[in-house]
Amino acid sequence: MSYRLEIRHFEYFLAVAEELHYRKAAEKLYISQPGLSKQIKQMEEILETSLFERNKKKVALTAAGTYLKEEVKFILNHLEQSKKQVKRIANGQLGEIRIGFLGSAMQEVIPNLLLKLQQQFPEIQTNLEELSNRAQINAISSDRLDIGFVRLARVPQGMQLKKVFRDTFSLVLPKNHALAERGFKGMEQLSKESFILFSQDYSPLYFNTVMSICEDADFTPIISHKSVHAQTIFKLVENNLGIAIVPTALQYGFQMNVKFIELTKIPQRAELSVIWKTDNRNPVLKHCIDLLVNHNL
Amino acid sequence: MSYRLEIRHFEYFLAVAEELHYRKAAEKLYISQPGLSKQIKQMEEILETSLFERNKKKVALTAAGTYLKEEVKFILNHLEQSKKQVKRIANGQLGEIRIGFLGSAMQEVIPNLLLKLQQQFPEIQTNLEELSNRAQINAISSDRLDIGFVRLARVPQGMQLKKVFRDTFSLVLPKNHALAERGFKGMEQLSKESFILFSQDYSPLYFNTVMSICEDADFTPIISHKSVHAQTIFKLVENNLGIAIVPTALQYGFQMNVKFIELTKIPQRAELSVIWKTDNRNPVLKHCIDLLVNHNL
DNA sequence: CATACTTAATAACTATGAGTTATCGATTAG
DNA sequence: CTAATCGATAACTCATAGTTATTAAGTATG
Repeated sequence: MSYRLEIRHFEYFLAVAEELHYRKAAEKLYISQPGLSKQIKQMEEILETSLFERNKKKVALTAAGTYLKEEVKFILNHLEQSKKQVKRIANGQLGEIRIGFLGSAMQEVIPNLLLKLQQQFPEIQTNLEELSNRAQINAISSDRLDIGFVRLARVPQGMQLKKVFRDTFSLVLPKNHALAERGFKGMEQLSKESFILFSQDYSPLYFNTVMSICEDADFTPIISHKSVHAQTIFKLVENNLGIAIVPTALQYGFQMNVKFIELTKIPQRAELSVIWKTDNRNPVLKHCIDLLVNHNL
Repeated sequence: MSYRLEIRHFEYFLAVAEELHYRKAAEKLYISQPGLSKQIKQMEEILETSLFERNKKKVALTAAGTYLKEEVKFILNHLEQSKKQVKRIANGQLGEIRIGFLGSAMQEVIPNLLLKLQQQFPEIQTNLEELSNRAQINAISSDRLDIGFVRLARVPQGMQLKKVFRDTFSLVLPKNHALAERGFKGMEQLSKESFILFSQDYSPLYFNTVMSICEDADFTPIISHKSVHAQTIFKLVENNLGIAIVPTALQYGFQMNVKFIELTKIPQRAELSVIWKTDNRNPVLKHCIDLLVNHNL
């Protein structure tokens, strides 16, 4: 007494319900007929309900049995689907990844990643959020993001960092600027300009790199404005409120009326890195890293 | 190896997924911690997927485990519902009953039955079909109906019959008939009338009863018309094409312009019976019979 | 930093019950 | 009638769920 209903019972029940013949059902299940009889009987006792009429050489479903047959088919099928899904999730073929990024990553790296992800794993969903370097670090270490695209030299313990994109810097000038057409020779010419830069808070590495660029040209830049949005920076430049130095990739993807001059001769590069928590086991994460690292996006 | 997934696994998994603590989960399940550990491990082997991360004193769900937790909750709940439904069907609280009836049963007995059924078992559905006595017998013996309302004296082997309603007969006269107002004294006055009756095929018992009523009055009726529809009979009477003798209950429920005279003095009665197949196990049937027999509809 | 107290996993064992073979009684077909 | 076939029952056995005892590893506590 007080047995528990098990999936075994359902499979046995379904076989009998389909064959309406104990011996045949038992054969199909590769068990003996008495064993099957016993299990069905036990099942009826557990449910306190007779599921088959077996009078006079005939096996037939009761009303309750007829209902249960459909339910069992549904449950067993659902179960099978769930098992498959579990494996697919474990393989990272199905799932979700939460991505943080700096606005400047949206020009090149992110669209490429999303495209490849979509092609190779159409059932992976992405959750994208534009955040500062610091906010990404925080979100990742507290498991609110799986992966981040940052401009940082290093990350805290327990996190990994891989460079994924190396870009030149470009000078951003108003269209009517004296140096805008062929006049530009070198950074030295800019010592008296006022600069519009991304905030130091938003991206210290960027800020420090720009400072080092100016330092190499032997001046300390006058900083008139700071912003966290490329769009804002371009607008300010457009309105003659200063000039900017930004990663070259930013010249695509914005509506603006400014002049870009790529600074190929200076050694500094804008490096975008992907970061993630070392112990993050989201199987989708692995695919993303693989795509980013191996496929040279 | 090659174990099978069982409901036990799901229940154990859910306990651990909720507690995130093996010992506590084991306590909740009233089993030992090592037993639980073993079963979860087995489950992971069956699914070929790790469901928990258990590094360093911490138990946490993997992505696959997180998904599975929701699925398991759904499945276990669905299972519980199904079990309850099965019992309710077996108890006849939920289900369907297919009812056949003579048109004349629709005046009294059927509406009463449906009303009580609806009140006591709101989840029982009924399937109603107006059929002749013979058609009901056939439908019931071939399991196309569960129950029938007939006017018959006996039924074939393997079927049961219970009288459920006893009605007087009434004379049906055209409004302008000589006997329509107070003129009627007894059946003897009708020996020269022509009669409109229900077909012998449709209801032999009715037919024979009417014949015996006339016989008691020492005449053999002249039959001008036969029909299977009360409506038709009334229309023919209304148009002076004859007179009729029908169960009194039929005077309600039809639009007609005829005179009913209840024949209380003759001994014959129109008896409506309910019939069903003895071995019909539809649990709803039992309720219907109970309602009809015990509650004196 | 040792000590006491967690935790989950492992090992060895037990005993429950799923599934076995053999058989029965009932029904049907020939 | 006999032979064949059905599901149920009885008695058995053996796989395995769950046990106790223990270990290893981690975490507080003083």
